[in-house]
Amino acid sequence: MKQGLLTDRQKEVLRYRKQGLTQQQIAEIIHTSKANVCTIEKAALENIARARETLEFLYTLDAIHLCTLKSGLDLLKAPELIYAEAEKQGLKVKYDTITLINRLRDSNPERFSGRQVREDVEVYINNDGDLYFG
Amino acid sequence: MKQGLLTDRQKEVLRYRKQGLTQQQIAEIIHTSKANVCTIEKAALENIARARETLEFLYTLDAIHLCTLKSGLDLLKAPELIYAEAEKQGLKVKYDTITLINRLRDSNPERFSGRQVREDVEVYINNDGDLYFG
DNA sequence: GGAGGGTTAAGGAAAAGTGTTTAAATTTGC
DNA sequence: GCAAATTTAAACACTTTTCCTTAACCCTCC
Repeated sequence: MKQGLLTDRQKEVLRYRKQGLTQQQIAEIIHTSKANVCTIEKAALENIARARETLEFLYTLDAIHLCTLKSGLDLLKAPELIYAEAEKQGLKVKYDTITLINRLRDSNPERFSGRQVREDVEVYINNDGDLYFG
Repeated sequence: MKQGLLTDRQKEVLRYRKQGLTQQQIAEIIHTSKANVCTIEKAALENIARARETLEFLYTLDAIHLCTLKSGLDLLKAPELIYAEAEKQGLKVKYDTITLINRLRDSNPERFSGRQVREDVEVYINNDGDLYFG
């Protein structure tokens, strides 16, 4: 069974990067082009993001689907919608309005632009009132 | 870019599993063999484990290289070697001898056979005295 | 306008991962 | 011990990822 998601090459680049080396310097050390170092680093960061998303998904297994934030919705309208749906389910959302909006935006920044939802966002809630977005 | 590590098939199986269905029942629902459901579920769990390992690795970025356990080394000799190196760095290892050996073996079982190191193992330590192996 | 740092695109070869089947274990619950 | 549930292995087609090269493009700071 394979190890983590990151290849040796990707780990190597991340380590050098952490040490503050430039892509050019790393390219010289590992004998390749700086363009290659860039793509390897990019792939590494994508893999890390994927690992995070994967574990996020596990929470949705315990959670039930609460509602969908439809594309075009005003982000500021989301909390009351979510609170109302949670109420119906007899659940109390763990977050206040501000925190909720921040969590929402942080969950997947590219799905929002300004105050608008760009793509449908599924909202899940578990028994602890934790919210997850997918 | 792709989402998490889990394929739609894998998520599907995990969801049904969470609901308490057997592999046979799932096989019927998704029109395939139970053996296949097993394989898919196993792959899903492996992917989750890989996601965890991947994030674990990020800790090693804060860590420095402590030493290398050379192929052929007696596993029981590893702790004193590691303690000595940590001493040189002015760091205190967080684990006692037994725990250390267990962590070492658990980190990547296939790299050890019995008491012997089969492949070189790199040892990293962070400021908290946590050890990581790569 | 350069220089230095970073990114992107196109293309290719090798490696790894996925879903499947079939058939043979192995484990678990009465 | 039986039957159901689960796991494993081998093999195959298919898709995706990885690493690499080359060549270009975008910033920012002199």
